[in-house]
Amino acid sequence: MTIQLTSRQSNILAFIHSHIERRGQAPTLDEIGDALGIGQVSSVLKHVRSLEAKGRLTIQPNQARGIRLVHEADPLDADTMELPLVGRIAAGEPIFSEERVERTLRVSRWLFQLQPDYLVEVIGDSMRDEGILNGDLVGVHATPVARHGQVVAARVGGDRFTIKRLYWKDEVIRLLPNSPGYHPIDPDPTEDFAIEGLFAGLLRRS
Amino acid sequence: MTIQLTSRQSNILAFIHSHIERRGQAPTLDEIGDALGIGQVSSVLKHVRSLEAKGRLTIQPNQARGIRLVHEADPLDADTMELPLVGRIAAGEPIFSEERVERTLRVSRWLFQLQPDYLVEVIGDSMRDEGILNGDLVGVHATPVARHGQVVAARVGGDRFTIKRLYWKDEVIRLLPNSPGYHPIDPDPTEDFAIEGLFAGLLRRS
DNA sequence: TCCATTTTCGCCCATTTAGGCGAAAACTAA
DNA sequence: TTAGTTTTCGCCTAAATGGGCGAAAATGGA
Repeated sequence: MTIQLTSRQSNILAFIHSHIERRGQAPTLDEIGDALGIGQVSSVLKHVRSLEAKGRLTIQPNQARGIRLVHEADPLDADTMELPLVGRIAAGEPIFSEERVERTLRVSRWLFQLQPDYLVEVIGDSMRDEGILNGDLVGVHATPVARHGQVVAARVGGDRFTIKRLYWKDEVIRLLPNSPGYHPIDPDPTEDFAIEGLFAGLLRRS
Repeated sequence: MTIQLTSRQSNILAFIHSHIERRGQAPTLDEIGDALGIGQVSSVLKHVRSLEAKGRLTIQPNQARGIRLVHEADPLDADTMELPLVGRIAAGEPIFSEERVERTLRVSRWLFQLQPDYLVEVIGDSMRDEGILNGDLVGVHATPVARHGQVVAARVGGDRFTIKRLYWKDEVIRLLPNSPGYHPIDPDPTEDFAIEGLFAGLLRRS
C-alpha cells in the first residue's frame, strides 16, 4: 500500500535522493530548504516527517544528516525474489547474457538459506541419488569458492555445465555423480575447469 | 499504488462486495445507507465517489445499481500464487485448519502444471528414488481421485500422512515406497484410508 | 403522463493535512 | 565553555477531505 505524495514531498524526496547520490550523504534540513526555496527548516522537517509517515524514509533522531532512504522495493520484494532461469550454457559465454535468460521465476526468499543468483535446468539423471532429477531447476549461488563435499555447479572444458558433488582430496578435484551407472569426472588438467557456484535449492515442476 | 481507505469507505466497499455476492447485483445507494446507518443517499454517494477516485470501483452514470467493482488483482497475483505450508497432520483433522498453517510461500504459477493447493513437508526418505528427500516441500493438488502409477499424498489410519506412488491392481491398493529398504504399505481394510491429493511439484530448501 | 425509485447537485461543518513561521533544544567542534 | 550548526517544538493559516444534510434531476414502469 503505497501512499501518494504531494508535489512538495516528491520534490524533497527527489532532492534527498540526488544529494545522497552526488555527495554520499544525506542533506541537512537547511540544505533541503535552500534547494527548494523554503525559508524555515522546521517546515522542511514537517515534510520530511510526512515522508517518514508514508514510509519513504527514516529519521535518526537528533542526528545531523540523519535521513535514511527506505528502499521501497514493493512489499513483494521484501519476502520474494525474482530468479532468472538460464538456458543451456555454451562454450566461453558468461553465465549471464540476456539471450540465455529464458524467463524469470518469483519465489519466497524463505525457501533459501544460501541465496541463489539464478536457476539452471538439470539435464540427465546423474544426480538421482541426491534427489536431483532430469528437468529439475537448481538454484545456483554464484561463487568460485567451494568446499569438499558440497554440491556445486561446475563447468568442465568450457561447455559442459554439470551439477556434481565436489570431492577434493590431495589436490585432486573430482566431481562425483553420486548415481550408479555414472562415472566420476576427473577433470583433465589441460581442460578449463571452473566452479560456477553452489547448490542453493531446487524446484521441481509438476 | 493502492491508496488507503477510511473505515467508512472500507465498510461500504465490503458491503457492496457482499451484496454482489449474495444478490448478484450491486446495491442502490439507499441500500448502502440503510446497511451502514447513513440517512442520506447523497452522503453515501460522496463515499462511493471517493472509492471511485481511489480506483476501487466505477460508477455507471444515472444508472440504477450502476456500481461496478474493479478487480484489482495486483500485478503479482497474475503470475504468482501463495501456498500455505501445512504442518504435521494429526488424526482426524481436516488438512486445512488455521493452526496448522505454518507460513505461506509465494511462487510463480509457471512452475506447476497441476496447481497445488498446499505444501507439506516430507518426513523420512521413503521416496528417495523418486527424488523426494527428507525435508522437501511437496505441493499437493487436493483431490480424492488418483490413477494407477501416480504419486499421491495419502492418509492411512487417520494419522499417518505419506507421499507414495499408488499401485492399484485387482482392486488392491498399494502404496509403493520406491526406495530400497522400505516396505510397501498395504492398507489394512479395517483402517481408514484416504487419498488427500496428487503430487504437484516440489521445493527443496538449501 | 404520473409516481416511486434512484441518482445527482449544492450546501454545510469538523477534522486532517500541507505548508509555513519563530524560537528553543540538542549536538559538535574549537 | 562557547559559538555555530542542525534538529525539534509550539503555533498559525489555508486547503483538502470526510461525513453529513435537504432538495432537484433523471430513470423506468404502470
